[in-house]
Amino acid sequence: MFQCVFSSSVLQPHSTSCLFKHLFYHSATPASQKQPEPIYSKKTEIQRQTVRAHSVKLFIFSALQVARQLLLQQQQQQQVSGLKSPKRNDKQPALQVPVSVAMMTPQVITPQQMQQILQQQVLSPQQLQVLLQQQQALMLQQQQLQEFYKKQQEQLQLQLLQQQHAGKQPKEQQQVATQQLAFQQQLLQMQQLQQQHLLSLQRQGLLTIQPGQPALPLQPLAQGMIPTELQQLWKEVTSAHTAEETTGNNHSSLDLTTTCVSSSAPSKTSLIMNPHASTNGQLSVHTPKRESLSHEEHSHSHPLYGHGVCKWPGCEAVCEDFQSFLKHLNSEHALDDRSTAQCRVQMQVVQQLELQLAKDKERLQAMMTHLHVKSTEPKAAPQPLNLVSSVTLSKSASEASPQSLPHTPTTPTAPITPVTQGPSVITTTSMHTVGPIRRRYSDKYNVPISSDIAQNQEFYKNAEVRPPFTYASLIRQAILESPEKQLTLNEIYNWFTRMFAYFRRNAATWKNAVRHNLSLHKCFVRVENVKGAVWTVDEVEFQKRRPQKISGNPSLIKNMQSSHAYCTPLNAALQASMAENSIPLYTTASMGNPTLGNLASAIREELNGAMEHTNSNESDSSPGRSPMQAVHPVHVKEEPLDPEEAEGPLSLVTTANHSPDFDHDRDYEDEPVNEDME
DNA sequence: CTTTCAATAAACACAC
DNA sequence: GGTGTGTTTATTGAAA
Repeated sequence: MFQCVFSSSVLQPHSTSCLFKHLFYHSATPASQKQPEPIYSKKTEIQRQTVRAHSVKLFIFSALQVARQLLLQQQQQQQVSGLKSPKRNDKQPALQVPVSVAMMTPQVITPQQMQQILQQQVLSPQQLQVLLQQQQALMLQQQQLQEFYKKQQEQLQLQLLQQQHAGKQPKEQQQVATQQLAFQQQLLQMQQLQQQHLLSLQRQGLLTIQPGQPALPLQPLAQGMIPTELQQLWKEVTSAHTAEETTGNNHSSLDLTTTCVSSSAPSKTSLIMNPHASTNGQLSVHTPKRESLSHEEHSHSHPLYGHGVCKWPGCEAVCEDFQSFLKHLNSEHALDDRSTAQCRVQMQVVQQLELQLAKDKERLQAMMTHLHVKSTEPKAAPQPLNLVSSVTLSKSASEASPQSLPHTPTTPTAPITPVTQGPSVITTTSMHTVGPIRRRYSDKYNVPISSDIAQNQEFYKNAEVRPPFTYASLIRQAILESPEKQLTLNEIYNWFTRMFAYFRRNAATWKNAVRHNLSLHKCFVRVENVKGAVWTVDEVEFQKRRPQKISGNPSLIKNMQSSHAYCTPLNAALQASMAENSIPLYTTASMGNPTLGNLASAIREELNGAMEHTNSNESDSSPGRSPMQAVHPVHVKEEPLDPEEAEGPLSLVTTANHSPDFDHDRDYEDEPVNEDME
C-alpha cells in the first residue's frame, strides 16, 4: 500500500483531482469516490489538516504522559479495592463507592472518534497543552481523592475495630463515616462533572459517539451507590454534623491536592462541599477546590495558574496573584459547555491512550531502534518507515471508512513494529492531504526552520505533511544546507523532494512556486557560471523580510519572550514536533521533558530574530552559537549584485564553487559546477 | 475593512 | 517541438 504513496509521489498530477482519483482508486470506499470535491475545498481541507497535525503532535505526546499517570492511578485503585472492599462490604455498603472507577474505565475511544475530535480543530496546540495540564490536574485530584479515601477507610476500619472491642465512640465513627461520605460525594460530583463535560462535548460536536460505542464514563461510578442515594445520605449526615464541619477548615478538607496526600493523617474535618454547592444539584467541585487553594503555596502548583497567567486553554489572562486568578477562574471559566467539552476530550484521550500506552511504548522502541540504525541511510531505497506504512494504511482505512468502524488494534502486519491505530494513525491520517494549499505558511509556532526540519527530518521525509514554512524559508534552508551555500534549481528541487514527502507530489505546482519565489524574492540571487546558474541567498535581504512574517501564536511569542514561561508554550511546539515525528529517539528526554538543548537552541534562535543554521542536522542541537557564527564565511565572495543590500558580512553571494557530490542521494548530483564564474 | 504577504496559476521568454 | 529555466502578472486566501 505504501507503494501507493510512493507511486503518487512519482506521479505528477496536473491537478489535485487527479491525485484524488489516484488515491481513491486505491481506496476501498466507493462512497468516497462519489464525491467529486472541488479543488478548492480540498485545499482548505488540506490546510486545515496540516495545521491540525501540529495539534495532534502535542496532543499525543502529552497525553502519553497523562496515560502513564493514569496507569499508576489504576494500580493504586486496584490496591484500594483489593484491600478494603472485602472487609467493608457488609458494614457500610453504602460507602462502597468505586473510587475513580469512572475515570479509569477503559472506555475505548476509537481512532475515528479521536480524529473527529481533532478535526474539529477547535483547540490550538496551546490550548491542548493547557487542556492536558488540566486533565492531569483532574487525574491528580482524583488520585489524591482516592488516596484520601483509602486513608479514611483505614481510619474507619480502625475505629470500627476499636468499637468492636470497646464498644464506644460511635460519634467518632459516624464522623469518619461522614467524612467518607462527603468524600465520596465529592468523587461523585467530580465524576458528574466529567460526565457533564462529555455530554457538552458531544453537544458541541466535539465528540461524536457512535451508537455502537461503549458508553462513556461514569456508569461504573455509581456501582455501589446511586447519586441520589448519595445525595440523600449526604444531606442526612451533613445535617447532623453541620456544626463542626462547617466551622473552620473547609479549605483543609478540600485541599485535596496538597493536604490530604502529604499529610499521613487526613484532616478529620469533613469533606464538606461548599455550602452553596450542595444546594445546587450540580455541585462544582473545582469551585471549592479553587478556593481552598488560596494559600500562596498552592498557587504555583495549580495547573491552571502559572507565572501570573491563567492557563486555561485559550485564555492566558494575566492574574497578578492567586486570588485574582481564582476570581477570574470562577467568573470566566465556569462550568460551561466549552470548558467541559475540553475536559471531556482529554478524558477520552487519556483513556484511549491508556490502552495504547503499552503498544506505543513498544512501537516507540522499535522506531528508535530502527531509525537510529538508518539515520544517515541514503534513501536510495526509500523504505517507508513504519510511519509511512501507517500513513498509508491509515489513509486507506480512513478513506475507506471515515466513521464506520474503529480500527482494530490487530494490525500486526508490520514487520518490525505493529502499526498502531492510535494517535499516530490519527496524526498521519488527518494530515494526509492532497493538493495544493492556498495558505500563508509563515514559520508556524515560531519554531526556527532549521530546528524544526532537523528535529522532524525523518518525519517530514516520510509523512506527507506540509512543512510549516514558506517556500522562501525552505529554499533558503536548502541552499544554506549545501556546502557551498548555493544550489542549482534542480538541486533545490531535489532537496525538497528528499526532505519532504509532501513535495513528492504535485511537482508542477510546487516547482513553479519555487521558481516563482526564487525570482520574486530579492534574497535569492542567481549566480551564473559556465555550467549554468546557481542560486544563493542574500541573508541581508532575507532578514529584511523576516520580521514581517513573525506570526504564530501571539501568546506563544509573548510567553517565549518571558524567560520564565518559555517552558510551556515553546514546549508545546517542540513537543508537538517531537511527538509527531520519529525523532523523539534522538531526544529521549522527550517523554517527560523536552530536551533543553533543543529548547535552548530554539529559543536562542528565535530571540535572536533570525539566524542561519548551516547544517542543521548537526548544528541545531548545539547551543551556544551566536547568529554570526552561524553564517558561513566559506567561499563567500562579496559580490553585491544588489549593492544597496550587500552592506555587511552577511552578504552571501558566493562564487560558483561547487563540490560535486555533497548530496549523496541526489539524482542530479553529478553536476559539478566549474570554479570560474562570470 | 484595508493592507500585506504568501501560495497558486499561468503566460511568456529564452536556452538547450 | 519539447523541456527546463527564469520572469512576470494575476488571483486568491490568510493574517496582520
